[in-house]
Amino acid sequence: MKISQKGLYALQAMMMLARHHHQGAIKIREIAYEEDLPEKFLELILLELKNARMVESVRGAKGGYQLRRDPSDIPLSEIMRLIDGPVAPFADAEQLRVLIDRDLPHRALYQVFLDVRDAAAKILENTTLADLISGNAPRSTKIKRAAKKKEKEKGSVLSMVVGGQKHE
Amino acid sequence: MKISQKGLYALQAMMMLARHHHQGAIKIREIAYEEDLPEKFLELILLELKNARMVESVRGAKGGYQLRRDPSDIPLSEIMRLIDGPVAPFADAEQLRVLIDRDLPHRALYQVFLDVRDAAAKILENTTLADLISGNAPRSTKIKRAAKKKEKEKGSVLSMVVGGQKHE
DNA sequence: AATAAAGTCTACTAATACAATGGACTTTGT
DNA sequence: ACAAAGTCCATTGTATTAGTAGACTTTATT
Repeated sequence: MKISQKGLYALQAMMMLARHHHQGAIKIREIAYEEDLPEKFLELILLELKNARMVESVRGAKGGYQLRRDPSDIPLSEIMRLIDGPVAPFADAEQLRVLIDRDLPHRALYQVFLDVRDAAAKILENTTLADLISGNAPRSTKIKRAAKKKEKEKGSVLSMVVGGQKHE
Repeated sequence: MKISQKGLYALQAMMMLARHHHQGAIKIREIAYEEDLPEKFLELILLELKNARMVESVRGAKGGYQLRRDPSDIPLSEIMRLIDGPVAPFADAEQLRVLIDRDLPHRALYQVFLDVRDAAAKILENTTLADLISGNAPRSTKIKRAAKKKEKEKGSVLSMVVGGQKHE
């Protein structure tokens, strides 16, 4: 029940490229070093991102990768969908087909999965690379900033409890 | 990026038991037949559910399984957490630890994952087996569970806001 | 033109998780 | 006693994931 390692790497790589947007082509090696990713594996990921036209490559010496679009035009959902398939946190349509042709309870369960998917998709579609690098929380998470100023670096981020914000 | 088959089976089995609540022990074979699940695999799942005290077994002839609690006290999150681990749709704490000790953008990405997790958890915590078998769509899930409890349970923040969510 | 740096592409492997199965054992109703 | 049913543990097959290897192509620089 987690994102693939590959998907996380892709996000990190894209975030790094966003930071260096308009600074020319960035070498795979530099990305790998700065984000601490396995270089050869990253290579495959960048190829996929290139085929999906999210980045472009410059070959030969002085080559490397760069974004094809502005970071503010690249939602996280797009990256994740590319690498890990449909943003269906708990189930994809295929797996759930056993539910939809049955009785009301099964349909209700199916609907729950759809709701979860929609809730997740909404967040990921509304958060772009630009949101991340600007350090601004995505729009839907404003409320937490109040809590952040109180929080010292020692406060366990892992146990951070999120208030009742609405993602719309 | 999907729920495990096992987790889905567990939900189906629990839903079936919820339907036959207070009808005595239900045989594994009957559950498997009615929900169309592999019988031996289901057996393992029920064992886990039993060890977690969500169901109880009756051994010997006339044996079987039954719920230990009312369906309205069993949120889907509890079943899913048991089978598939933390309800962290896209990443667990372990996997994301590489993000939290870095700069602001990495932390922002981390926060997005937390937001997604919380959004998913909110839905799953507030939907019970009783909701499913009553045919209520998740959209109409009321706060009945929070009201029913003694109200000072932890995680109350997560379980409070569910109504009024618009899913696209 | 030679060289070196860089991306491209295909194939392979190792590790892991998932789904399922088998079989011996225990408990209980009749 | 016997059969039906749950219990428990070991194992297996398969798919996916993560990562590696190496030959090839393209380009800048000299």
